[in-house]
Amino acid sequence: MIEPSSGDRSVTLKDLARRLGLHPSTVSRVLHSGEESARGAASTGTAERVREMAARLGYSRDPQAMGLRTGRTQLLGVIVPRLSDLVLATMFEGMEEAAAEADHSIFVMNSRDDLVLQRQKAEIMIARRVDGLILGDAHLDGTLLADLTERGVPFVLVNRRIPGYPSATCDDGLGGELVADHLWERGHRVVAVIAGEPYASTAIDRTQGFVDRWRELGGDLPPEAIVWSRFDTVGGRDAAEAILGDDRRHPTAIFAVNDFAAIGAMGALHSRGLAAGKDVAVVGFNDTSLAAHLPISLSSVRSPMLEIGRSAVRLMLGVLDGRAVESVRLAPTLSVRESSA
Amino acid sequence: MIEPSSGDRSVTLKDLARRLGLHPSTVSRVLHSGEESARGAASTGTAERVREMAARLGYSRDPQAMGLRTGRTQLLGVIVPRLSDLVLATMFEGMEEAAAEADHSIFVMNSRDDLVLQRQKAEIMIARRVDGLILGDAHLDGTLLADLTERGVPFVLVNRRIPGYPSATCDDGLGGELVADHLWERGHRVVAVIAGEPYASTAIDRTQGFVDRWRELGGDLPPEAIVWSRFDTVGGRDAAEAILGDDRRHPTAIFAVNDFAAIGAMGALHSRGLAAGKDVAVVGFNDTSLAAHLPISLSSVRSPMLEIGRSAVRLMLGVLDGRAVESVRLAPTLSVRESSA
DNA sequence: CTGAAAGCGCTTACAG
DNA sequence: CTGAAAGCGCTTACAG
Repeated sequence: MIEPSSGDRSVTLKDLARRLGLHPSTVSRVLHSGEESARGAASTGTAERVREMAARLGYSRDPQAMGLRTGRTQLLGVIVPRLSDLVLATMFEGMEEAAAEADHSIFVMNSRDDLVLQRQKAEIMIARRVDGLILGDAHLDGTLLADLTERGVPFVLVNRRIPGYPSATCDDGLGGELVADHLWERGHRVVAVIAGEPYASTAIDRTQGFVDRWRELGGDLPPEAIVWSRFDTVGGRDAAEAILGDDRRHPTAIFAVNDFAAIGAMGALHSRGLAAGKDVAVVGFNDTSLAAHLPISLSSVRSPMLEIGRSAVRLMLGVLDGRAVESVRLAPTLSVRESSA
Repeated sequence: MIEPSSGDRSVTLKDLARRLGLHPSTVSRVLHSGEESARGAASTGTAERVREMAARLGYSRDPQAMGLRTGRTQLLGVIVPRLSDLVLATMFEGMEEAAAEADHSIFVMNSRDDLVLQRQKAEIMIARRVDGLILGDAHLDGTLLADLTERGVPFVLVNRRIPGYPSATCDDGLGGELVADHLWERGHRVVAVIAGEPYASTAIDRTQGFVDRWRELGGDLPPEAIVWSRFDTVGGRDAAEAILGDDRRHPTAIFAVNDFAAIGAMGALHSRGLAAGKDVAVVGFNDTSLAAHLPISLSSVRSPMLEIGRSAVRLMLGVLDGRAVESVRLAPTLSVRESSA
C-alpha cells in the first residue's frame, strides 16, 4: 500500500490527535462529519486548528478503514462488454467524472457480452465490496438481474435498458425514427437495416423505432430487409454482403444501428464498386469521433454518451441513498454527412 | 457495501469459527496462509472441515479488513490518456486479465494526456491506497515520475517508455523500420511522416526508426517531410493537408504513426480527389480492429497490445515483490493491405 | 464541546 | 496443532 504522505508512514487521525492534544474521535468529527453536523463537532477554534494540522501533515483518510467501519466503500463497479468499444469508453469517461465529483471511485471490467464472464466479473466486484453495480452489458434474455435483485445487490443499467430496472440510455427508438424521416425525405423507398444483436435493447429499440416510423410514412419494409448482426466492423460487412447479395431487392439506403457496423457496410459497398453516399446511402449510430472524419464522412445519430454515463452514476447514487429513481432516456440528434447527403 | 452472501449479513471468520468450535485465527490460517505454510496451519482434518464450512456458507474474505491489517490492498492503479483510444483500451484488457490471475483488481482513470489531470488522478489513486501505479500516459517532458520516485510510490510504464524506468511497450523503433523497408521496396522515394505528439515515446521512436532506416537505405527525407500532430483523426487530417499542400514536394507515400491519424490522412486524400493506395500509399500503426475493414483497407504495424498490457502487470507485481525488473519491448509485425499494396 | 470505549474483519507473532 | 491478544485506522453512540 502506498503511503500518501511524503514521509515514510501515513499520517493517521491518531497522529493528528496526539500533536493537537485532542482525542482522535474529535479530530474525526471535525474532518469527516457532514457539513450540517460539522458545526456542532467542535469549537470553531479547535476545528480550525485541526484542519490546519491535517493540511500541514498531508493527512488523507484511509478508505479501507472507513469502509470497514461504515460498511460503505464508495466504490462503484462497472461492467461493460468491452472498453475498446468507443461508445462504452466514452460513457465510462462520463461515469468517472460524476463519480469523482461525488467522492466515489470506479472499478471497471469487461464481460465481452458473454453471460458467463458477466457473472464472474459481477462476483469479483461483489467480493471487492463495491457499494453497487452499473451494468452496461444487460442482455434481454439474461437472468443476472433477477439474481442480483434477489440477493439485494443494488444496481442500475447504462446504455442498454431492461424494462423494470433503472437505466440511463439514449432514446434509441427516437434515434431510429430520425433516420427513417431523413431517408424518406431524401427520397429513398427501398431500404435495409443492419440491426445488431437481438439481445441488446439498443439494437431492438433503434430498429423498432426505424421500422415503425418507416411504415407510418407509408414505406414498405419486408422482414428480410432487416439483418441481425454483430456490432463490429466485420458484423456490418457480413450483413451488408447479405443485403447486397439479395437479387430480388436493391436497397438505395442502409441504416446500421452502430457506426462500426456502418463502416463495415461501407467496406462491402466499396468491394462491389459502389460508393457510399452516391450509389447507396449509409447511416450509422452513435456519431463516434471517427464518423465525421472518414474518407467518406458518415451520417450518424449522435447520442449524448458522456451525459448518459453521468446519469448512470447519478441513478446509482440515488439508489444507494434509498431514493426512488426514474430511468433516464436522453434524446439523440442526427448528423447528416456525405454518406447520405 | 454489498454483502457477498445470499443472506442478510456477510459471513465472517468469526461466524465460521463459532460454527466450527474453533478460534478465528485458526480459520484464517487455514483459509488464507500461502500454500507452503498452510500445511502447518492446522491438522488435515480441521483444515478439511474449515474449507467445507467456508464453501457451504459462501465465505468471502473482506478485502478492506485484509488491506487494513496487511497494508496491501491488491489494488493497482492505471492511468491512461483516454480509454476511448482503442490502443489503450486493448492494453487495459490485457492488464485486467493478468491482474485477475494474480488476484489483484484494477482501477483505471483517464488523464486526457493533460499534465494537471495526470497528477490529480495519481493523487486520487494514492489516496485510495493502491499498491502501485501503471502509467500509460508518460510524457517525456513531465516531472511526475521523478516525484513519484522520490515519494517511494511504486510504478511502471505501459505503452510509452521513459529511459530509466521499467516499462512494457512495443518495439516502436522496429515498427518504424518495417514501414521504411516496405515503402522502399514498393518503389517509393518521396515520402512523408505524420509523426504524432513529440512528448510521447511512441511518436518519437516510430518516427526515428522510420527515418533512420530510410536514410540507411539511401533515401532522402528532409525535416519538412516530418509533421508532428495529434494522435486522432483530426490531427492526421490536418497533418496530411499540410503535407499535400506543400507544392515543392509530392510524396507518393505517407507513414502515420497511429491508425486514427492514418484514417484522417485518407480523408484528406479523398477530399483532394486522390485515392489512398492508388495515388498515395498510406501506412498506419497499431493495426486496430478497424484497419482491416475500412473501405480501403489500411496497412498497419501490428503491435501486441494485449500482451503489452499483461507484461505491464507482471512488471508491476515484480516491482511490488521487490524484484529487479527489466523493461519489456515486444516486436511488432507489418500487415500490408490495399492502402499500400 | 470533547473524551473514552467499542468494534468493523482480518492477520500475526507469541504461547502452550 | 490451536488459542488468545493485540492492533491496522476509522466512526459512532454515549457520557459528561
